Amino acid sequence: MIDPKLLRADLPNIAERLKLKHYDLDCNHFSMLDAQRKDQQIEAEALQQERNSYAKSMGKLIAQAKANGDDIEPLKQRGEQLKNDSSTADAKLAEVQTAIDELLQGIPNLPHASVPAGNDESDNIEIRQWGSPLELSFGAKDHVDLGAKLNGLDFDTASKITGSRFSYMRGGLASLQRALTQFMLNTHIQDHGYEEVYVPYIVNRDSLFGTGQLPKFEEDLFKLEDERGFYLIPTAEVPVTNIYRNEIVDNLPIKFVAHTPCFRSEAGSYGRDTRGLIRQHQFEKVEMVQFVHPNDSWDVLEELVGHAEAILQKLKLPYRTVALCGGDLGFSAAKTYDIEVWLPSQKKYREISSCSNFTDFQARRMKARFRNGQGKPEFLHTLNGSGLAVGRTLLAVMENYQQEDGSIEIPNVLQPLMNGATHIRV
RNA sequence: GGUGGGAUGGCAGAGCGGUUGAAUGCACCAGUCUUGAAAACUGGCAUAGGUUAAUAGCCUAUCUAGGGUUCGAAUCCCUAUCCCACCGCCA
Repeated sequence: MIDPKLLRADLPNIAERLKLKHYDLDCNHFSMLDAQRKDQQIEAEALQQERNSYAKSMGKLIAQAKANGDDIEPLKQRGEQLKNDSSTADAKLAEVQTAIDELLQGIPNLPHASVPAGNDESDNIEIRQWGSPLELSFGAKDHVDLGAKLNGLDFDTASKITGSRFSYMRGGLASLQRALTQFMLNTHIQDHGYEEVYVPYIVNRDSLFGTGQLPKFEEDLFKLEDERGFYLIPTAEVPVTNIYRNEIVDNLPIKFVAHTPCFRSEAGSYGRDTRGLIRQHQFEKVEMVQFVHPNDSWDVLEELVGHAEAILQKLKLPYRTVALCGGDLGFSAAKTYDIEVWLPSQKKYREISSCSNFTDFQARRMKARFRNGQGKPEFLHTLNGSGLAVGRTLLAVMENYQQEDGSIEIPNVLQPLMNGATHIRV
């Protein structure tokens, strides 16, 4: 959520900045609502005060009336009148406040000054490249063909078990995915200073609101048939970031890493990436989440991207890093870097990680705070990044390490985690 | 799934319809004393929102959350959540 005070103080400027994200803020509507709110609130609080002070004096008034032998009823009626007046004013205020809250909750985070303008991913700016795109002397197969030949990746069986956009792996490929997960976790824990956490894979509405998936993006989620309003997590970001919802923490930064499955309904992506592992309803991801002091979040974002890139470098997978343009930026993010890995079969870079600074946007929704120098609670900043999407990393390894005979060489750093095996063979 | 007991400020813990935003203790901050520290003493010490130039005053809300009863609720009623105990079931 954007700071409502900021919005009041600097409305035209904020509206201008939000245009970069293609969000059209109706300034007049907001101003009108806020003016209404102000009038209503002053009135409601004044009536409340009158009601309170009358109720407080009631004890004495009753004693006095009784001493004089007077009827107490008129005193009570006066109280009732005050109650009714203040209730009416409260109801009006609540109505205006709800309208404002709905408007406020629908406003995306402000993009950072460095975010480039643009409409979609084609306008993203390449920041750097690492490694050179793989050139094969033989025709590059894609991971689906490679996996089928290895008898290790089977989408037909998965669709029998469940449906489309699920996968079934066996043997070396299943182990390789597990080795990748383990490798990523170990690297982040040992080299990058993260603490591993284990979290629920089912979350409630409050958590999804906190990180910004709700109320606007419900169609992307799998909702459970359960009156408690539970959802499968679309990313570990949700449970991990919400660890500090409604908390005041005292030691920043806090760096967590978690491995979880992720569940996405992929509504609205019919026909996109239907082949293979790229876009699945269920996939594994290692996620880094940081809670930091507001002064540090921009430096930490650069560091976080570096942590994700380190995995690709150790795996010797060529990639490039891009800064998302305003139109491609997510709802809650102030700035996002995507890391895209080279896929020889597609001769394209494809997203494998997304690292974002959410500034205080999630923290305000979650009421996640720390004590500043004066000991006052202040909203902290949250960041997260995939480190990495495991399924996509698996397919990138398969394609970039494929041999002419269809076997897959196992990257050096993974071999110890694969019982020393060097190849996955037919 | 069943039964019973809980949830109060940073922590512990009173209060159980009427000047209670909330006793007391601990912790914390400032001061007095001291060469310094400790002890003792004095004072301070919640959060959010509004109003405001103001992190000054003033107002409102908040005793897990949401409803209700009442002129008045931390206190009474209902619901939810979580915790604890026991029974049943279970990886």
